[in-house]
Amino acid sequence: MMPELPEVETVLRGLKRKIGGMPICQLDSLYNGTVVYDKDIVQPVFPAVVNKYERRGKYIILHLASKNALIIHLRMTGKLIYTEEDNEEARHVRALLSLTGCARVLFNDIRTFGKIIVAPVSKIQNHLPKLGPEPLSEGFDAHYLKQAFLKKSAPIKNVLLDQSVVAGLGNIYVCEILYRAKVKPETAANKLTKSKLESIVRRTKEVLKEAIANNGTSVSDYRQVDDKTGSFQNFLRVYQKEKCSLGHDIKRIKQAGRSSFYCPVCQK
DNA sequence: CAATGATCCTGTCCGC
DNA sequence: TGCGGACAGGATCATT
Repeated sequence: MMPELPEVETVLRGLKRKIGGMPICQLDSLYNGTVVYDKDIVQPVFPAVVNKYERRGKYIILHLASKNALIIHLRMTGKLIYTEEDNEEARHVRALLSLTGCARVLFNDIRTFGKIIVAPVSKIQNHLPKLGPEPLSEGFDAHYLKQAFLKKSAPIKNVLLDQSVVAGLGNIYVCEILYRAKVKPETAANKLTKSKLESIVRRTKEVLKEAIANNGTSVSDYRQVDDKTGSFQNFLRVYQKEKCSLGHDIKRIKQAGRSSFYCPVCQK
């Protein structure tokens, strides 16, 4: 399924390992709209080495030595695949980053929602939406959630998917977090007790760390930079499951247009 | 400001 | 076998 924080983090680490300090020589757009240029880009953009590899929420930000940055969002089906072969499957390649020799990074994206924005480093913020804290940072704690949820009467499931509340969570991990925290996804965010908030914080960090350690979750499209799947799908407890670990039937409901999986017995 | 719904897009799967 | 429709869903924009 779609890349969320652990998948984006895995891709970022893969890019860092494969590209490292190798110059990026060219960026080609093969699909109208995939590559977007800020009007103030610093010329020349390429060739340029990457001098900082950064992730913010689900965004990958490559800071180039040319004082520009590549802001990449994979959305649902985007993949960044490193290759040195000439005959890679090219059907859904929407953009191409050329490195040295035959080395390239293919931006493969079936549903074409992904984007690569080229903008001056000084204007990165103009191209990012309002993003909440990083869930793995110290600032993401029960105290933060308490105040962030004050006026949020929407279901906790929907609120945790809101990137301006916390950056990087998507449908799969929110389902898993709420299951581990034993919180029913329909509960109004501002009705949660302090102890439930603490549990959500602890489980969020736990699930994300485990998923990163397993190179992310490959339910369908997601792949690492070397085109291999992640392995956290083997550890999912409720997402697309029939039974929870205690043998209860998992219930599937629609919230904000997305499927929520939860255990009506374990999650209150 | 909060919340909801439509939109974008294509591959896959299901029912008839 | 084939076709239409539902579904997958992150982020953005419009609407209430």
